[in-house]
Amino acid sequence: MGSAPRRREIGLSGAVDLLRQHQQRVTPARIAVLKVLNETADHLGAAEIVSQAEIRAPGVHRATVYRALSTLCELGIVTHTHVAGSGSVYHITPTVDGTHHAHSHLQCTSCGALFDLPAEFLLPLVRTVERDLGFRLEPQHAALVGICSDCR
Amino acid sequence: MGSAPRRREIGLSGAVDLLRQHQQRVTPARIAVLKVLNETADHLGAAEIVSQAEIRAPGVHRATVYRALSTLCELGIVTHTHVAGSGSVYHITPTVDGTHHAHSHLQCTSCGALFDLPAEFLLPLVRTVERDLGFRLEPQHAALVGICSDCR
DNA sequence: CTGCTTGCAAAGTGTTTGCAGGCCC
DNA sequence: GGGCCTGCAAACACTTTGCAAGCAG
Repeated sequence: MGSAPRRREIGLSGAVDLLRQHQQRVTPARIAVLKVLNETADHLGAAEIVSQAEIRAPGVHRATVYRALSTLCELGIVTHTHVAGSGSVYHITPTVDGTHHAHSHLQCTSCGALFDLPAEFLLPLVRTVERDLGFRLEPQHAALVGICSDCR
Repeated sequence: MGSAPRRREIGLSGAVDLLRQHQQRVTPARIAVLKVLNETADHLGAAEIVSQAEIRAPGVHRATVYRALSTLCELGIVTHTHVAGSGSVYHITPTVDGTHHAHSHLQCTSCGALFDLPAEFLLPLVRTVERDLGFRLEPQHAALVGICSDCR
C-alpha cells in the first residue's frame, strides 16, 4: 500500500514548459517549489514545502510558497488534498503516458498516515454518483478517512 | 438531492440519555447545542451553532460550544465532517431503527454546497478497500468533492 | 462537597492580503 | 521597461488552552 504501480511524474522540465504555455513566469520561487515536490513521493504540507524550498531558494517567503502552490494547482501541475486536522498536502499531479492519472487518498484517523488509493477503486462510485445524482466527483481531491490495517 | 429518505434522528431525550450513560454531565450548554442540531436538517458550522446556541443559552461561550461538540462527537451523538476551506460542519448522527445510518458528503467545489450521499453508494467501495487494502473506511466522515449538477 | 464544566482571554495554527519594490520576459 | 511576482507584515478564520469560578451529581 502506498506504492502505486509504476507511475511517472511530469518532471521539472515538463512543469516549466506548462508554466510557459500558460504565460506564467518561471521564477526561482516556483522552481524551488517544483523541485521540492518533484524529488519526493510523499505528500507534503505547506510548512514542509516552505522549509525545503528555503534550501533551494534562500529567503523565499511563506506567502510566496502559498501563491506558487495556488498557481501550480490552478494549472493542474500540482494537486492538493485537504487533510482533516492539518491543512492541505500537495504533490505533483501524477501522469501515466501523458494523461493525468488521478488517485484518491485514505487517511487513518488513528495514526494520521496518508495512503494513496488508485483511481480504479473509485471509478464505479464516480459513475454511479454521476448517473444517479448528476454530481461529478473529482477523485483526485477525495480524502476518505478510516482506520488503516496497522491500527486495527 | 440533500433530502435523505425518511431518516430519524436520535432525538433530544435520547441524546441526554446517552450523555448520562457515559457519566457526562447534562449542562445547559450541551442541551443548547443538542437542541440547535436537533432542530435542523442542515449541517451547521461551529460559528452558526455558537450563534444559535446563544439564543437557547444566553452567554454561552464559543470555547464551550467547541468543547461540547467535541464531547458529543466522541460519544457518537454528533458527527462532524471536515469541509474544504471552511472548517468542520456538525450534525446529529442519523439513526434508522436504532442503529447508526451513516451517510457521506459531497461538496461542490464551485458553489460550496454540501449534499448528503446515502451510505448505499459507498458500500461497494468500503468492501473493496477493506478486502484489498485492509483499510476500514468510515463513510460518515468521508468528504468527497466535485461539481454539482447545477454548476456544470 | 467533589471535580467536571464553564467563561474569559489569550495563544496557536494555517492561510491570505495590501503594498512597495524587484525581476522575468 | 511593463507588469507579474516577491518579500514583508499584518490581518484573517478557525480552534484550542490555562485558569479561576460555578454548577451537576
